[in-house]
Amino acid sequence: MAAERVPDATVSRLVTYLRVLESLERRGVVRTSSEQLAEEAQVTAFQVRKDLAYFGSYGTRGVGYSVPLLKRELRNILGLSRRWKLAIVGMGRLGQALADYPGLGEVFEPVGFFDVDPAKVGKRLSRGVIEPLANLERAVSERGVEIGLIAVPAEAAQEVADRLVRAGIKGILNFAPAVLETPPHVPVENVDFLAGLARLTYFVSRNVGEEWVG
Amino acid sequence: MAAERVPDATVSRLVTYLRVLESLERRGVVRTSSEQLAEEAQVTAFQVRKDLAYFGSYGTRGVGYSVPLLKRELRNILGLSRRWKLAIVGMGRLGQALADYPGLGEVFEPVGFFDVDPAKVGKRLSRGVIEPLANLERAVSERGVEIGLIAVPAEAAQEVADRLVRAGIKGILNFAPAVLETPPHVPVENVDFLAGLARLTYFVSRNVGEEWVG
DNA sequence: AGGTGTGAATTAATTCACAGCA
DNA sequence: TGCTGTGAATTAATTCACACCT
Repeated sequence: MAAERVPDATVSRLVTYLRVLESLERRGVVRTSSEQLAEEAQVTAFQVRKDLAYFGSYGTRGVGYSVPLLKRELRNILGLSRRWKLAIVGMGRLGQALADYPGLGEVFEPVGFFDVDPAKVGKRLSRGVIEPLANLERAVSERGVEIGLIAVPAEAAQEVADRLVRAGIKGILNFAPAVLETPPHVPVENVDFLAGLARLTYFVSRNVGEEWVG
Repeated sequence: MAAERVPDATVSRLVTYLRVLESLERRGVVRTSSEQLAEEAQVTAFQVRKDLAYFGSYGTRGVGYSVPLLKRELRNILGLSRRWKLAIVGMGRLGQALADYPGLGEVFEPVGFFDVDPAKVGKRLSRGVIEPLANLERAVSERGVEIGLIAVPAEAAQEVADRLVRAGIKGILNFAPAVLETPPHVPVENVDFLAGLARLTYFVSRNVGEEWVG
C-alpha cells in the first residue's frame, strides 16, 4: 500500500471499477481478477492493480478479488457508504428533476431546496418544499448541510458558491456551466452535460473519413 | 502549431476556456490574455498557451487574444459550431427531462425519441413523439442520426449501444451508469452524475480534519 | 515593451517485470 | 502454480525559459 498522492485519474477509474463490479454482481459473479476487471473497464490489468494499490491490498495472491468485498471497499474509499446531507440551490427544470430523481436518496439525504424566485417558493416536491434563497445560510448551519448542489444559471453560480462556502459547506456539486472559485478545502465537481457533449463532438469531428471493419 | 496527439485533458480544458470566454463576454470584455484565461480557468498561463498551440495560433504577440474570435475558434475545434442530429433512447424520467431541456436545441437537432415500454410510446413531448424501440435502426439510417443519447437502465445500456453502432451511429452520449463497449470509431462520453458525485464525496472524505483560514 | 508560441527540462502517470504469498 | 502487489523503466503531460513577432 502506497502513501503517495493519488492521481485524479485513478479516482475516476475507481468509479468505473465500481460500475464493473455492479455489473458482475448482476450477473452473479462473486470472484474476479485484475484481468477481468481490466477487460470490462477497458484499461490494463496493471492499471487496475496499481490503482487499487494506492489504497490497500484487497485481493488474494493466486486467487483474485471477491466481488462483494471489493465493491464494499471501493464504496468506502469513494465515500459512498454513507448518506450526505444535501441542499439543492436553483429549482428550475434541472433542479426539480434532480430533486425528484429516485436515485438521489441512495447517496444523499436532501434537507433543503432553495430558489430566488418567489413564484417557486412554497412549491411542494416529492421530498420537501422549496424555500427562499434567504434561508440558505441558516439551513446549512442548522441542518448540517454537507454538500451543496448548484443548479442556477451560470451568471449566478459563483455568488451561490460563495454563500455556500461562507456558510460552511464541505463540497459543491456544480451543474451550472461555470468555473467556480472556492477555497482549497471546498472541492467542486462539475457535472457538466455540455462538457461531455463537447468532448464527444470533438472526437466525432476528428473521426470523419475513418473507416472501421468489425 | 504542433501535430502531436492531443491529450484528453487538453480537450477537457478547452471546454473550460470556452466557459471562461463566455463569462468574459457577458462582462463585456473583448480582449484577453493567457494570464487572464489561466486565472479564471484555474490553470497556469503556460498551460493555456500550450493547450491552444495544439490546434493553432489564435493570439497576437504582445497583445493577447480577441474574446469573440477565440470563442469561435474553440467552438469550431470542439465541434460545437453545428447542430448534430440526435436520438434519445430511454424515455424515463431522465430521458424526458433531457428531451424537454431548452439548452438541448443549441447543439442538437433531436430527430427521434425511443422507449421499449408500450405505455410510453405515442406520448407527445415538446419536440416530438415517443416511438417504439423497434424503429431505432430505421430511424438512424433514414433520418441520418449522428449522436445517440442513452438514458436506459444500466443493464440495458450495452444492448442499446450495440444496436446504435450496428445502425451506423457516429458517437454515443451515455447517461447510464454502465461502461459501454464500442468499436474505436464510435466514441462514448459518459455523462455520469454518479461519477461526479463519487469524486466529490471522495475528496470531501479526505478533507476531514483540515482547516482553512481565508 | 509585451505577450504569444514552442522546444527543452522537469515532473507525473502509466507500463512493465517480477518478487511475494496463498 | 497463479495472481496479486510494487519498485523500476518508460512514456506522457506539465512546466519553464526564451525566441519571436507586433
